[in-house]
Amino acid sequence: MPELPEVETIKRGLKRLLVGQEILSIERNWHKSFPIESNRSNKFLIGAKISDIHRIGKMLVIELYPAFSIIIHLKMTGQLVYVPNNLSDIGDMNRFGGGHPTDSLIGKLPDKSTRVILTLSKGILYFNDQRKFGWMKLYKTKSLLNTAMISNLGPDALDASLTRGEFVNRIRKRSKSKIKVVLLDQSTIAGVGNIYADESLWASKIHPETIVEKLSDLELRCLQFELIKVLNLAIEKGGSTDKNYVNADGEKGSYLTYARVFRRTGMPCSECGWTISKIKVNGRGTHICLKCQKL
DNA sequence: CACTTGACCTGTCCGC
DNA sequence: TGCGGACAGGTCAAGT
Repeated sequence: MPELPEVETIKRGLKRLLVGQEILSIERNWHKSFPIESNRSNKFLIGAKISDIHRIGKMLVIELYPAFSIIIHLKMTGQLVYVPNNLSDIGDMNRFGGGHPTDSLIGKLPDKSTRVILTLSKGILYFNDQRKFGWMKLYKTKSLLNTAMISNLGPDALDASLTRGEFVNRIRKRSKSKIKVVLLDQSTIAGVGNIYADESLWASKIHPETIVEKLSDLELRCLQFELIKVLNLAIEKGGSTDKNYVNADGEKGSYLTYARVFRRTGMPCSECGWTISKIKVNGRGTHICLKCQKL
């Protein structure tokens, strides 16, 4: 479930909280969550200093000094929650406005979904992942950008250098596919997942099953405009919490309060009043207004 | 070659 | 109340 806005929110939190700290120890409760070929890898982690945090598509990169980086994919249910040794270090719990600090995971960790525990100099970073699809991996920072998982990604959906023309060209390379499938394809555009695909398609009045070649350039430009708008609003609201997502402080995001179709099946469309439907598009749950979004 | 489906997992919800 | 099955969604490998 963490898509671009959720991962971006986590990245901002982790950057504020973790940079400058040293890794003191690591504990793995589920080997696949942080696979390590040989225990030699531990020696590259222990004593390393966190120098920076990045987001690449839906992935997070924790850059270590001197030479390595931890790359993390949260998939659907992954969480990265930091608990400082001194709770007063955490600052204003209400900084996202819509968050629910009373539901915070702080004080309840580790729990049975905790897969990896990184003990740092000033606190503990928990990697929780109910469904075990997420992972952390260790790479040499120098070779990271050459790995297939990163070099195969398309430009980030919020990359300012992704012009309208370039967006349209990349989408058109998949001319025979359904537009929603293309939006979800990370090698075309990186960062979009199910929630923001549905939201941006509703906003641009495009049916998710429309074949790309049936769409005009104007419609695709409109789609990019609405996608950027939706992603920025979601970042402003601290992301979407459906079930599992929390930010680095353990707080929920409030975007779903503003969602127009996602998880609104049976409720009226805010544009025309028609009832929101739920269909399947290539196996993915898809929310649409059949009156606003016609094939 | 382009596209679709199944596997990876666990927890929750629904109907019988 | 218990049980089986569908569902949730990101990505890759395998299948069409």
